[in-house]
Amino acid sequence: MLIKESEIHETAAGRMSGDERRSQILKVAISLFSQRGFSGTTTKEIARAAGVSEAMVFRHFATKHELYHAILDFKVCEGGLKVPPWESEKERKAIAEKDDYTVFYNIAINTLHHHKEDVDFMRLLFYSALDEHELSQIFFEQFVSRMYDFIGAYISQRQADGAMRTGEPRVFVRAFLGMLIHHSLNNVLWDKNRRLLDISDEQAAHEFVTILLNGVKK
Amino acid sequence: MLIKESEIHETAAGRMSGDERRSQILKVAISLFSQRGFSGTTTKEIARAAGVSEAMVFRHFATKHELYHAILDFKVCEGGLKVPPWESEKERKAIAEKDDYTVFYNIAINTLHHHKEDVDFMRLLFYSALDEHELSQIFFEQFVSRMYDFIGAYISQRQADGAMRTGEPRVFVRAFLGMLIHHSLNNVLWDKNRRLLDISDEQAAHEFVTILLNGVKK
DNA sequence: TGAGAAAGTAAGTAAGCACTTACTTATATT
DNA sequence: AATATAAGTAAGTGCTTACTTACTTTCTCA
Repeated sequence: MLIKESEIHETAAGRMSGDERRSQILKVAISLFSQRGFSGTTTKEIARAAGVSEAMVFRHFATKHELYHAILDFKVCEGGLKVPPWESEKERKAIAEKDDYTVFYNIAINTLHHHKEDVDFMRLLFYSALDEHELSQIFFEQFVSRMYDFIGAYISQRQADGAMRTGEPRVFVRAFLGMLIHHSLNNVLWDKNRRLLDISDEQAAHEFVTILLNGVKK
Repeated sequence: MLIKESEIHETAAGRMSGDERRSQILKVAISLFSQRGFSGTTTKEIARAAGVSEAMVFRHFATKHELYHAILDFKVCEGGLKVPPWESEKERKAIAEKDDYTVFYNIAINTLHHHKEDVDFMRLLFYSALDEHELSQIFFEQFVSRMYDFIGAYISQRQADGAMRTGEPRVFVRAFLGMLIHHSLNNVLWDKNRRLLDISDEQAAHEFVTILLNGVKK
């Protein structure tokens, strides 16, 4: 009985608390914006998908733009709580041991898994980049830029150790992230049924890391 | 006098022949769709940018969708006339001589130049991929897919020669195109002022080819 | 238990959208 | 110079859009 109560609370189509409804509308909006883009999505569709009237959408978010903007806060907050790929226990250990393969493999598999888990967010990020919305800029500054700093610094260190050849570390970072992001982009946008290339994330991570490390070794 | 006549014919804002106006509207539409996407662009804006009334847009293209679709024919036709990167004289020679560096360098520089020259088309292609429009699919099948076949075949050959290590050639192709396309995408979408990485196309091509070839050599 | 607060809606509004109609100009040809 | 044809427009059409208003239902707790 007690269990059922909470079940009803979560799943019922009926009345929700303000906060619940707000975040439900937000999630529905993320999904729709990621499928059709900002201008391709109507507030009517969002309301319908959330199972409420349009007026409820505008009670929680003053304008359509504000709703879009709220995604930023939601996602930045969500992302902020989770451990960045380079701060996991495993990764720290690999770095300390200068185990290049593991350092890069962890980043690769983490990145590919993340893309696979949150295809909606990836699509949203591309839409917002094309639309030149700040969501994209902020993600870039907060996340991508730091990724360059982190991986770049590690490569610098390994160059100083004489373990990697000389060359601008950021070029190597771009090459590496290029392989990873482009692979995910292919899977999400153009080659959904894997006609061109069908490999597991683990295989892909292994292959890309191998190319990178052989490509930059002394 | 005779010269001025043709000048007027080309540059005057006045009356044009049907064909001239049609292709002018098309070009204006490509530019606008690439900036704002399909649903973010209005037919009124297109007409305004072309310097005609909306009715003229609809005389040449029955619907907004038909106008968008016409871009496909225009671009496929335009692209079909130009020599594919792997059929140039230089490239044939490099292939015949099995000069791996030149083979891949030519592809790289060609790809990067192409992206830089036609940023509008690149943006359009990404918009259409997100919108799941056929423009993207057709480009993928006609161009990307053939790129995989061609580069993949060359890699196979070099593996048989014992000049490259074993491994699925298409994985290597993905890694290589990933570096190139992602680099262009960065320059076009996120890092327009080259804060993160500022290198010439020639440098980028050299670096990526070096990583790839060292990455896959025996 | 009843009053106040919060969740909810039906039915708007004005502006904007893709697209049309009915009409006016310009140009090329005889 | 007369005429046919094609280029052009002003002013719509009905529908959709983001957003509002005025109202009803449900929950909470003194």
